[in-house]
Amino acid sequence: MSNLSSTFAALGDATRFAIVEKLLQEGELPAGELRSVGQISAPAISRHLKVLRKAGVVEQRIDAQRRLYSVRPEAVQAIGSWSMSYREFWQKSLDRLEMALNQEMRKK
Amino acid sequence: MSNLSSTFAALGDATRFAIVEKLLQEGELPAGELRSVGQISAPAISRHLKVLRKAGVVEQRIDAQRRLYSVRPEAVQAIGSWSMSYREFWQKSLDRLEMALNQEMRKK
DNA sequence: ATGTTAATTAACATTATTGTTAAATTAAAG
DNA sequence: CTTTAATTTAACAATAATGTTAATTAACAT
Repeated sequence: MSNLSSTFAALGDATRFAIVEKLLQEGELPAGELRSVGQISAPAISRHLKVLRKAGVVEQRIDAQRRLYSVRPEAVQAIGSWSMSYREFWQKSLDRLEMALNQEMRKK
Repeated sequence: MSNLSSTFAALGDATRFAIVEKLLQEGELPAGELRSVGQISAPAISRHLKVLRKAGVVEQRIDAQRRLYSVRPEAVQAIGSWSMSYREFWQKSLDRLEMALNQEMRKK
């Protein structure tokens, strides 16, 4: 599986996406803090973090008995780069769509 | 599940990601043409296309007995927008990383 | 009408994913 | 050295995802 597709797979679960959003907004957090993204057990969160880590979306830092997680900037950038590599396609398409809608407006 | 998370889930399967890449590169294609992304049966492709369509990643156009698929520009843009909304985070992080690496280089 | 082409839906088996509780690990604190 | 705290791993059940072949649908061509 392509590296990017694994990244998408990791973010394609609602709980994991919420974890990543929380980490992006609040920065590095211990595993325990992440339970607040939903009513979910600690082992479940732990495994979601493992999936995210394996996909290279988050990284772990150890501080005593806590495991601090943070988002790997490369992962978020890679997603942006992929989308941007097709920018010409979607920009043109959306521009055309907007023009067509404006035409409709003027008719009424 | 957030709309974006469903998009990621749709792209998180290697076959579906390959389908989307092919459609992005070659433009609108009939379902049959997409079998070439791997050795896979027609029904399997058909169901992957259904998942992609439900997630809003592709759209279908009917031409006689063929079903022509194409990527919805909004979907690719939405992914880019998400990444870009965190650009300050990853740009800064990566700049810091690069500087640290340059420092290391000079030491040697 | 009959056959051909393109694609989808149905039915089923297999494998993966997700969640839970209980047990184990790791490090700090008393 | 025993207890507490934070997290992970193990074991298991339930559900979802994926692929296959067979059957069905839809449109065209003869």
